[in-house]
Amino acid sequence: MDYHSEILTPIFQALADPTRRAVIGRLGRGPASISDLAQPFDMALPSFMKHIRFLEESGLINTHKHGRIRTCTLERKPFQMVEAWLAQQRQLWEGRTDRLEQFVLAQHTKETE
Amino acid sequence: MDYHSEILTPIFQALADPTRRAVIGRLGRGPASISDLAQPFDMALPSFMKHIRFLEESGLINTHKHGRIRTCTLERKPFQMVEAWLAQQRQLWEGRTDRLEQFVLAQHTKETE
DNA sequence: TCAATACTTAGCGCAAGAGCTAAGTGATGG
DNA sequence: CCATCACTTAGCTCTTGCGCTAAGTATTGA
Repeated sequence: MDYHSEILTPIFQALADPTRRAVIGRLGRGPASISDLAQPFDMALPSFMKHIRFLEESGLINTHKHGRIRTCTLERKPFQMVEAWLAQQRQLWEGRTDRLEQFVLAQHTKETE
Repeated sequence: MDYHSEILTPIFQALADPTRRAVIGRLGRGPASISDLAQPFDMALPSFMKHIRFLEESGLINTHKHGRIRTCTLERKPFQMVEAWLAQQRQLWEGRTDRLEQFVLAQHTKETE
């Protein structure tokens, strides 16, 4: 379970920026080139490129270059890892409420004895 | 949809640290005091406190003080927001694969005509 | 072949993040 | 009522993140 932990850090870090989340949103509709992706943002290209590299290094996207154009694609596995972690947390919480319910039930039983 | 965007930044930022994720994991089992939470970590208390404050400011936890003890509790809404965002991304992706499938189907139909 | 295109590299500046120590505050317990 | 406990504040490092400009490289279209 915990071996996920390390890899989640760069993923959450990558998701913690609005520009990068917007890029992810765009890539959800299909692959795109750097300049296509950069176009909506009021930002110098090298600054934008840093976001792309961050996304790539965290594993959230893949890129490959054909000629002078670099195309970016979404990678789904990291999202599944985040979802798995969230599910695990939810399970913890729900496990607890189950125990709470049992506790409340037990109290109720005692009181009505 | 996009009004979530702003609030997601501090949430993902808060999740982007192993100490804070571990604290969240612990709080999944129920509320705890600062020193209980801090105990497993090899870190000075003030350093640990910064993580707690970060978690609180991002809305992931609530805290309240009774006497000299501050108790921390998990807050579920931020997790639901993250899950909603992930669901939205998945939907985008799946919408695309649907369109891809339709495209492939259309091609196939053409070819077999 | 040569200018334009699409990045890419190098390097700077400022703000935040993540850790520390030292010293302070305000409950509790004996 | 005084020591101890449980934080809390202040202030310091060092690193990383996020933006910029200027200049460089490698394709491509005319």
